[in-house]
Amino acid sequence: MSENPDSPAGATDPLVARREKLHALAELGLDPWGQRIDGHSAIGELRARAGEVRYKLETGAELPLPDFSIPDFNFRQWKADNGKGEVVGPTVRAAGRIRLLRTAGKLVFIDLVDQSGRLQLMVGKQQVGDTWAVVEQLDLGDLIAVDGTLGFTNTGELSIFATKIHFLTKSLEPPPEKHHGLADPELRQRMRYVDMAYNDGVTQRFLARSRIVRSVRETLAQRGFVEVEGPTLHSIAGGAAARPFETHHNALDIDLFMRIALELHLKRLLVGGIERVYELGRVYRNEGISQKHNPEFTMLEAYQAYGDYRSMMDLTEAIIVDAIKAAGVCDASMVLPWGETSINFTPPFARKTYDELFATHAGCEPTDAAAVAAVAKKLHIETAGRHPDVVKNDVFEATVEDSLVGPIFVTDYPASICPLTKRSRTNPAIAERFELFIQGMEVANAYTELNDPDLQEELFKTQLEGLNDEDSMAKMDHDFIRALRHGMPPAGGLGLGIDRLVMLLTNSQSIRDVILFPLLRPEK
RNA sequence: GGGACCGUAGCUCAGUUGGAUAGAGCAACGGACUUUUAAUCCGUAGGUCUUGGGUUCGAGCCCCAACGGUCCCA
Repeated sequence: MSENPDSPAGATDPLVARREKLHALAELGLDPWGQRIDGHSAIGELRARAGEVRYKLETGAELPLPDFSIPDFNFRQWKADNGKGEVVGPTVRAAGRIRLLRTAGKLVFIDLVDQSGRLQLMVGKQQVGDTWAVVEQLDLGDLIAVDGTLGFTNTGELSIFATKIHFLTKSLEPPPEKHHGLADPELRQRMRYVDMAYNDGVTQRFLARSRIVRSVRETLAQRGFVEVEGPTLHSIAGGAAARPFETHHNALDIDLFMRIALELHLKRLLVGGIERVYELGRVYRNEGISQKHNPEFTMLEAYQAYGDYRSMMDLTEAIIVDAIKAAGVCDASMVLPWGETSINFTPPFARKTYDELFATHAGCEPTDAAAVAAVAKKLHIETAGRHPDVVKNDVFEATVEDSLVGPIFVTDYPASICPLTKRSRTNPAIAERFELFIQGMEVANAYTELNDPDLQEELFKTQLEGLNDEDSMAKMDHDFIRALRHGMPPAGGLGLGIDRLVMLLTNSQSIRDVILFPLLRPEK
């Protein structure tokens, strides 16, 4: 774009017009990229000060303002009835982005937004004096600060009656359409800053995510859990059955994997002596993208020495219940909206065993291997050369999971598909494990952790044999086995998908609505 | 991986059975307006119809492919 200062005013190309206003501001002696500004209040706080606004009569008497929420209330009439006077309010300063701008001759109404909300400015040519020259250069999207007094317009709208505008930053790109905002899902993700700045509720959703994450940390801290940071570059991608991203370290000339789970290093820390330990961080899985899957996502894993999976069930419930309160997304009822329906998070959550649910939904007895295989065939699930319990679990996933509207804890899984799980003392075919399902989504997964190094090694081997070639990037982590041989206390362990939790608590049907910058193909 | 649907102005969308110069709203530009609320009113300007082939006298529209996206299934 040329920067010709001689270019004629009045260009109809929005980009050119904005550039021209940039120059016009400079010619007024103003910095179009602004300066530090102090002493401004959050718009949310200013709204809370509406009660300070008074109506001052010419006699000097002050009246409190009427209730503007009354339907069809006529403020003009009220003022006429109460005698000549003026609206007086506290002197305030606000800063934010121009979302809407309405001109009415020598009067301009601006909807200013900041992180805490939206507030109207009323800017009169006579009232702002020299500042009017700045007002004439304003575009939607510009960042400004305003000095003025809080008051109400004739229509009862709380507004700042401006005395001065401080120009802060020029927006050189036009904003999206003002009624619908940015609608294209791809553009919303690619230009998340635009999505947040101009689509209602987006910023609030991510602020809610932040409160949820902080609440999870607080709940864990209250219970004595210590937060640590394990390595994200692993030489063996362990702790879960998932395909890792591969990378390479040049100086050492070794291939490395981005971590697919946090588990194996956290357990080493149990061996080391941290009795309650967790990490809340990013893991990476080189798999497909869907409404419930992003290649990088945020996971909580927590381990409690001397506990078991039942300890983790209580912890999971507490984390979620606290997070709902902290997120500020519902009243005291613990019922959250979810699309056309709602989710009732009132504790305690339901608890059912794997086999109970299997028998109900899969249409055959979980113990009848032949019957399970027959159902698998009908569902086009591969059976040849695969462990019967792996097949059975595929059947479970295909037939049961969608009906788990929940919240529901599914307990007592087949031991063979849970190589890191301690078996039940009373029934060695059963693993002490639960998964928490909500709206068919697997939100949490917990075990009584296996701490017998020899059994662990054996089960690892069995698991590796059960995998097809695609998944066989998994390798035996001998150092982890060695750590177990030094003695890991009996423990409960929990994994909780933070993104999915945030989805459920913010009524977001796609994981991409709760991840600020989901993975996309590069532009062009 | 399979299937369905979508891609038209900066943004949100129309575009009839394949037919003449591809439309509207918002945003932009010029003008009117000191109490607007998606402000309103008058006027102006803005297009490689995703891309590449093909069918046809004629393609935004039909066919094929590619690219990008959305959803469903696995």
